[in-house]
Amino acid sequence: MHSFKGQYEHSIDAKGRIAFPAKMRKVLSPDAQERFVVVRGLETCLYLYPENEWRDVEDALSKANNFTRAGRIAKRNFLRYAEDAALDKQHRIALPTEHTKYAQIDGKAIFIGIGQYIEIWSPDVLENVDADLDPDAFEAIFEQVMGGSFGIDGE
Amino acid sequence: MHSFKGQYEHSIDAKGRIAFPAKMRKVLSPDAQERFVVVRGLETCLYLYPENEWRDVEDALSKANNFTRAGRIAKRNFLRYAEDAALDKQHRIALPTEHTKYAQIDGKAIFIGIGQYIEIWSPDVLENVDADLDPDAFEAIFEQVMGGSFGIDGE
DNA sequence: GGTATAGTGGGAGATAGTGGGGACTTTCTT
DNA sequence: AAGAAAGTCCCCACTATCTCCCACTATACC
Repeated sequence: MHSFKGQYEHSIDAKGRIAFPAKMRKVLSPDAQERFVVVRGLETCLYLYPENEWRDVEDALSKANNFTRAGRIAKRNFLRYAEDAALDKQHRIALPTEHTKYAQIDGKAIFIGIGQYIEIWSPDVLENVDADLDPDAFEAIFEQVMGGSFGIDGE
Repeated sequence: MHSFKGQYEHSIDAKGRIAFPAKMRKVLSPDAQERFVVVRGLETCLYLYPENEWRDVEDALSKANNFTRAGRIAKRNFLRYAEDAALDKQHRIALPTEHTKYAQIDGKAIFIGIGQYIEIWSPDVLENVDADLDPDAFEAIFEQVMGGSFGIDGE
């Protein structure tokens, strides 16, 4: 139900504020409404977690084993770049400058709904990432997800 | 059950609205009635999923792992071009401009029922696709799809 | 032929996105 | 400690777009 989807490009003003997409706002769970956690993404982008979803992330991280190298790295590099952010009365969100710098966001940014969370990209960076995705691979992914609807999907 | 079929050409007005075919409306599951998700199709067309069908798609997507590259790419490229759309009181659907641009839809559009979902095409584009498909190839594809059973795909 | 339904068009109000001013808080500097 | 600079949050305002509502025509159905 409350699953983010769609792609929306908005501009950032001089104060670092960016309008939060209205369509996504409608999907927000009421108990998290207006409050988020911004994190560095795994690619050159930012993740925006509504507060209620972030709790699940923290739970998952807390189960990570502190005594393995991977566990420590995962925790450290996820949590250290996490910051709170909330919508203002005009439904804009102020992205921390450290984060926009990391994601090379300047002037414009693109919101992409990824189900439980939201990605925020610089249009330029996203374009490059898109260019690397070859159409056949995409088609394969598509069929895998949508497959079965026709009863013909090979495997 | 409620399976879409048939082909209907309707015109789009200046506001991007298009009348939803009445025959298809009768087939809509009541619990999804009036609400859809529009997605970019694999070819130059759009897919229209009734909300109840879309839920299955989201379920499939939610199983993709966010922490693998392939999982993220799948989700991102799938969900980014998905948007909600609902029928208005005149049983029209407002197609997002981004989507109509992608499918080169302008002035007129063709609805094609594909069982669980609906395809929406630009008449010109569809004509070209049809022209590229010669009868032999069509027969071969048909055989590939329906072959084995008796024309009844057991799913 | 008359009625209901389907498809099309347009006006008006509401909403989303954008920009900027001003008050207050925090932090840094001198 | 006091002032300056930066940042935060609120309000107001403008514009483009979207939504809702009403109206008209053509076709299907009885």
